[in-house]
Amino acid sequence: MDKTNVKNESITRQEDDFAQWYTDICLKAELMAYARTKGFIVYRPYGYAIWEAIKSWFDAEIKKTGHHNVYLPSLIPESLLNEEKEHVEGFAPECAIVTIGGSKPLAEKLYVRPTSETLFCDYFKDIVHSFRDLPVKDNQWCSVVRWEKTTRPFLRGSEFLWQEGHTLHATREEAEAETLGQLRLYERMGRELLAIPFTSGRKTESEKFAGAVDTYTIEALMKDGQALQSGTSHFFGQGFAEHFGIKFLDADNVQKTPWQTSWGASTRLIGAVIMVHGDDNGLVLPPFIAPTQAIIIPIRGDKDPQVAQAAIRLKEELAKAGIRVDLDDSKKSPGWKFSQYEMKGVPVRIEVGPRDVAQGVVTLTRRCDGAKQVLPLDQVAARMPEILKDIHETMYAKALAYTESHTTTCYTYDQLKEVVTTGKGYARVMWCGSHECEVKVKNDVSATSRCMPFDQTPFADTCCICGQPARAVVLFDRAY
RNA sequence: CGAGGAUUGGUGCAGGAGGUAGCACGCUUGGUUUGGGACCAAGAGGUCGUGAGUUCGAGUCUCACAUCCUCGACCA
Repeated sequence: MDKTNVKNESITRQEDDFAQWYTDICLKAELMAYARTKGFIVYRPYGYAIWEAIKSWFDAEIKKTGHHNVYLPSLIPESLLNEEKEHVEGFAPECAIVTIGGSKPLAEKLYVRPTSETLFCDYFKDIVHSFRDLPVKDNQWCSVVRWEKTTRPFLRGSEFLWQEGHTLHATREEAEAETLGQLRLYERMGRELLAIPFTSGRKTESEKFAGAVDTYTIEALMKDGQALQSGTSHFFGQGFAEHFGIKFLDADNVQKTPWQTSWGASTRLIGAVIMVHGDDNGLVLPPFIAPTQAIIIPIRGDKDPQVAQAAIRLKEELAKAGIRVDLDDSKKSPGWKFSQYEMKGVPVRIEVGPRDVAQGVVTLTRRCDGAKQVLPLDQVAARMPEILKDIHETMYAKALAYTESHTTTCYTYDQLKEVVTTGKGYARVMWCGSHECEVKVKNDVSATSRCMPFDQTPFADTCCICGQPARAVVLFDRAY
């Protein structure tokens, strides 16, 4: 069929307008809906289920390493937020503030949390007294509010869901290990769950979190060549702890200030999944976060009892094998269903028709590459885990190849500008370390330093922007 | 916050010389279909983003506001 005749169901092509394609996917794959309050969205069941899958995986992992979940208030008294100057300057401009309680003006303004460092510090100072109280390894699943001027579903919202880990340690070494350990966990989440090869490294001074000593990041490369900061892990040193008066008596009977970290990842990861894997037919979900991993579509099921029974039996077998499976026996035509589940990114489509049943087989089609295979009906459930794993690996390999082919080592400023303005991904350059050069790049081509990768092997002596002696390898790109 | 575009049944659009709203898709019911977005028939569903103004009369003209989209500046 000619898809131009079914305009309502089709989506903008990536090539024509990537931004519009993204918005189409969010709405038409039923991930979200716009809410009444500006900048806020409804996370619809299908979108929220993706978040739940991410949450389950991450939550289980952090518990393996001794972290505990807590919940702190959503409102922060103004005086508390003001205790750390650099921090408040970073966040206050984008805060929502409660000034009335009931019907009476409040004596002190309450800030809706944009992040919870100050709340955690205030809490920590009362519960940490001895080296025996350390480490503290807390995590909070919650939403935060930031009054963003421009919002886009999942990428930047006035409210978003996230986890924020907050830890305290007796030594600098231990805190630094925690910071990097959590960064590695985010990378592993990309590798094992999201099929996204994150590019990780340290943020430059100007891209750091307000109040942090060091900020580490995982960056993902979208299909339009732009980068998306997808998670961060911060080493705070003792700055916050000193401001908030968190102290402990160490084994040597000396009062000391603990070392602190925080790390977070948000529903922005859903945006990363959409833009790393999606195509012109819709969403393409990595199998381990897909709310539905396999969709069974019977052909002529209402006319052929054998087909109907085979479909139901297959669904039961797959469910028993732990596969998230759905059966669509609605009256829609098969063609409509094919398109619909492609739009929603379901990893595996299983067609069960009269021809299949007659031969005791079913036809499987992979969303990620359209590959088809015919399998004996009684082997599907047993082989599905391996099929899903293979799809995951295919998707990861494809995304990795894309990232690698969209990372260009540049030796001149003209090269850098060309790479970031033409959607070729990261420009890998030598840089002098000055803020002025970053500002220049931003003013000239709207690109920012994404990170200083861990591999700092120099490949030139001078800064590709100003020509001064180079001090670091850094990746520049336009970013969401 | 700056520039531009948009707002009419669930969705996408038309109406735009002021006279009381129309199409397609979707939805409901019945029937025929079913291996790439099926077809026929009968139905349900809107007072035109919000608030003012002009007018005998406003979807249509004026003004203000709101929201969404895109691009910039700011941030996960």
